[in-house]
Amino acid sequence: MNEKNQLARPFALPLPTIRRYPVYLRCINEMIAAGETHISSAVVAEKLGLDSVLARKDIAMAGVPGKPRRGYPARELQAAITAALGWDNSTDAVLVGVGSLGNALLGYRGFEEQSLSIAAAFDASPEIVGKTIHGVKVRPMADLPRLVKRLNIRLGILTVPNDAGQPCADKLVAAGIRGIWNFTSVRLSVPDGVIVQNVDLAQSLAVLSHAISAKR
Amino acid sequence: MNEKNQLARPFALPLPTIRRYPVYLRCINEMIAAGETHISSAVVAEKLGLDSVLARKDIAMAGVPGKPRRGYPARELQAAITAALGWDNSTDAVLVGVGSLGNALLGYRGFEEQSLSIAAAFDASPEIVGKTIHGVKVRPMADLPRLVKRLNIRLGILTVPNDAGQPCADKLVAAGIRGIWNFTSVRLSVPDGVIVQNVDLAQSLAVLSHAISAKR
DNA sequence: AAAATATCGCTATTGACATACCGATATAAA
DNA sequence: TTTATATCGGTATGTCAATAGCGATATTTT
Repeated sequence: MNEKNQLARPFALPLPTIRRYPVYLRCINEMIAAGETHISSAVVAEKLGLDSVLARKDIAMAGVPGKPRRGYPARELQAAITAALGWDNSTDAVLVGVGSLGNALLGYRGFEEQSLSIAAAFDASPEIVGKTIHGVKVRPMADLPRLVKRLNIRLGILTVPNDAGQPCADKLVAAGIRGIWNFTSVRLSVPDGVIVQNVDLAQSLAVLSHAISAKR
Repeated sequence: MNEKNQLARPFALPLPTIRRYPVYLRCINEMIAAGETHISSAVVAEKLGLDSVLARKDIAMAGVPGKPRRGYPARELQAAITAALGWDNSTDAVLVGVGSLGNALLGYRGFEEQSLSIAAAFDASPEIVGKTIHGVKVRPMADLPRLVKRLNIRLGILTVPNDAGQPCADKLVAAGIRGIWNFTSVRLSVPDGVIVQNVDLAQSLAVLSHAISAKR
């Protein structure tokens, strides 16, 4: 029908669309659980409080053809979005830095939904190394390169103090990591080909506290 | 998503600028600690790996006049950015949902830098209510309205399971909260005037896992 | 079978932010 | 004193995503 879409598919997904995909996916899962066989973009938009055109465009980018008056086939759409997110097969990750935040992430149920499992945890402190936190044994940093290579792990979760951020990132990169989920406040410098996704609580809080303090 | 409307009143600070302010602030603090009395936007940009023009524009928006060849007066700039973020006087917050994530946030040292202190914590589970976590006593949900009003608290931290997200948000709003730091995956619907800032781990992870799985 | 309607899919416009460019000015050097 | 230079401040351009509008099409209804 339309060869343009086919050709442009693999990397044509805008970043904001990818960010919204988990939200759509959750909604679609709920609708399937409720017995729906077809998903209308308008209904999804309504449920999520999004603009109907935006939802339609995002969903259309998944590549599944929809039918007017029926919507998109539910299962196929679910599979396509799951695949686009890379959540269709399990991803192993290592976690570096078992402080309060690292501890919480180790205990966080909910990553399974995204097919993410933390295969190993590392810490520099001898007091923590050797302990088992939420079923994961904490190993010394020296073991990191070997383990990452042996298990062919591509994702690293960085939950160390700020001053250890860059050095630990370097170690992860050297071990062959492809993506870093960065929970520190430092801006990491990594070589091309390594992807960093920042979760900076300070940045997020900044917007809130500015808005709250500005309006009074 | 539509917080632009709220902030358009006294200071028209762009949202991305506000998000970058904590990063600048950290850098400025370090430079002051190193003995600098004047801050050059070019130096800040260099240190942070940002575009020099971007840093200059962001810093200029703080409202402190700088001098050519010298830079911006360090202390004044520090004070201005701190004030713009609303971090100049202490903000009290309540935390709702003492699960693994809520637990971690209660124990997280580092909010003091942003003048945020968690004044009270609430949970629906009778098993948790009454316990003291990291020095904060966990109270029943029924106490929320009274306490929020009495302490005049404006910020709520939402770390409950997804299905409890909207109901708890409603309770916070009813109690008079002005801003919600939303760690759930649900998109909250709140009345105008209440600001929601989402920290959705699933969204963040989506970008990473998509990128990692796409390139191979 | 024909009309009505809901939904998809495409293109154009808008708007916000980042980037680039250029002039102004204060400090330092000659 | 004069010249050079680094830095600030404003204006203009480009880019990307959100929004709006319109035509196409399949399903339902009469």
